[in-house]
Amino acid sequence: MTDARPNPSQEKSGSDPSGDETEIHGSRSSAVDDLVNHIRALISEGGLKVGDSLPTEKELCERFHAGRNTVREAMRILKTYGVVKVRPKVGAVIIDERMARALDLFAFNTLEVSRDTFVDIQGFRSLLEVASFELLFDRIKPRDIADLHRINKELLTAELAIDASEVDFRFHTRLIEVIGNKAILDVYKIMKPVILKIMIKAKTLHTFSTVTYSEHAEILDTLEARDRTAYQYKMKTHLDAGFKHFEDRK
Amino acid sequence: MTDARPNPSQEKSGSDPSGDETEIHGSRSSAVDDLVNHIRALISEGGLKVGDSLPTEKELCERFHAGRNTVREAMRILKTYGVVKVRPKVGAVIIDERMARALDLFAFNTLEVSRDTFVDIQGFRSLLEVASFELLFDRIKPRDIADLHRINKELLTAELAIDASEVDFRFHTRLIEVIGNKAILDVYKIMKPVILKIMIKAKTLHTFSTVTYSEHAEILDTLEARDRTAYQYKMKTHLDAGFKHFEDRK
DNA sequence: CCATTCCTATTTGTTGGACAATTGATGAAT
DNA sequence: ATTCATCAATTGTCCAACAAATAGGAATGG
Repeated sequence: MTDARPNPSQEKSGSDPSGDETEIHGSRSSAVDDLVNHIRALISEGGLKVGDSLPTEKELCERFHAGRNTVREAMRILKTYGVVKVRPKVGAVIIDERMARALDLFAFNTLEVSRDTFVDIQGFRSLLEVASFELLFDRIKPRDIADLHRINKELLTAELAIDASEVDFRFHTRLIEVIGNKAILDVYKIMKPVILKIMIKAKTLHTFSTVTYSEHAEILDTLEARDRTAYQYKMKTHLDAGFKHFEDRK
Repeated sequence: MTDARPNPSQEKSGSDPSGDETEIHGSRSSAVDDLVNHIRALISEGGLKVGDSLPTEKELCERFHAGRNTVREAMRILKTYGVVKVRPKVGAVIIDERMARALDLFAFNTLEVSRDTFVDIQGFRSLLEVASFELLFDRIKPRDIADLHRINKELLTAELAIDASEVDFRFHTRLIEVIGNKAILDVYKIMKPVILKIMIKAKTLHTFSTVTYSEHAEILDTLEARDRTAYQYKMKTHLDAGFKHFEDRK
């Protein structure tokens, strides 16, 4: 509104100066980022669920005093996040494919995962799988251990290293599952592509069916025996072993 | 190529009909998606590494016969993926922030958090701040402790509960920073909105400047004294205390 | 009355152009 | 030589136009 535009050019919307949006990243507020926050607020405050539609581009332009390209860039972000799906004429409908999109990120082969990322991820794993031993021993049930044994056996029948790495990851995921914390599990799943790369880089098919298999078995033994100290040692060694190939190469 | 443009208006690039791009998602090829693939190819075939620069928008327009807005939407996707960082005048530089971006995806549903999520997040915090004590004691420096003291003192001068909660969060974030793991720090930052809600719900301004302040101070004492057992106890108690209001209300 | 086909209006997709904002680089003044 | 102002290049935002896709209604035929 207030269409009185002194300069017929384009009055920088300026968006409300009261724009104290949460500023998720460090980056200073841009019109597009503001718009993303506004639309997010629109979704959450409007109680919109998966399947519901968003206003059209034009309506968003008017409501937030933004140009259509700005709206489109904001929608492009939401599309990339897997939060909305846009089709011509029908508009933008809310979806939830964030997890799939998160995994896509690393299938994005353009970039080799940087060494720093490897180090950080492996450190994170160490924290989640070694330092969480208290929670683990509190909650683990015989059924969990049986599952883990079953998964571990699949390592012996895998025919490709990539399949074996999937099994390896499933083993560790199943272990994380025992903790019973969805946030932790989600974060672990997000790291999957990087973890798989670490595994593939460090192991051959033969390694999976021998070293990895027996290390897993030993870890399960420590769990069955309720030996916390041994568990921490075995798990830490197991993770570090898979990682040393990256430490070497300066 | 084939610059013979019959209609001077805007000949839809049409992109080469031989466009067997990889089609990352199911969606049919659009000009923007094609462009993303082209830029990806540019990066991988050009052997571009983190820190290298991409061509300017105008050059990309000319090279791929696309409009600038199309180029911008493609770059917006790459930015959202955390593959490039764009600054005015300097252009697009290749980065690798994919992990942070992948974790960002989950900041989207933190607006409407269920009780289960609260519990999970708090459990996650406990793991990150209590169970990580080994890493913490390995790496903490006097300078870190001094910073933490300084931040903690700000609790005494905060004039609103919301300000105090920001300081409180900053205290804990600074602690996580000591671990020196970017992935962990990113996860912690993502949980910020939820953690702030927990804090606000559990404490008043007065509580911040008394109980919280002194608990923080005691935690710092255990760090200075290198007393791991005491640290774990104090920190666990501190976190649990702030959270028990949520446990009660069924 | 119902089904099919066609048309139209609406909405998204793409392009080009204009101006503002930012910032690195250059040159002038002290 | 240093500092400051200016310049120029680049990104950020907006606008207007047209193309493409399509939902929904109108027209047509049975």
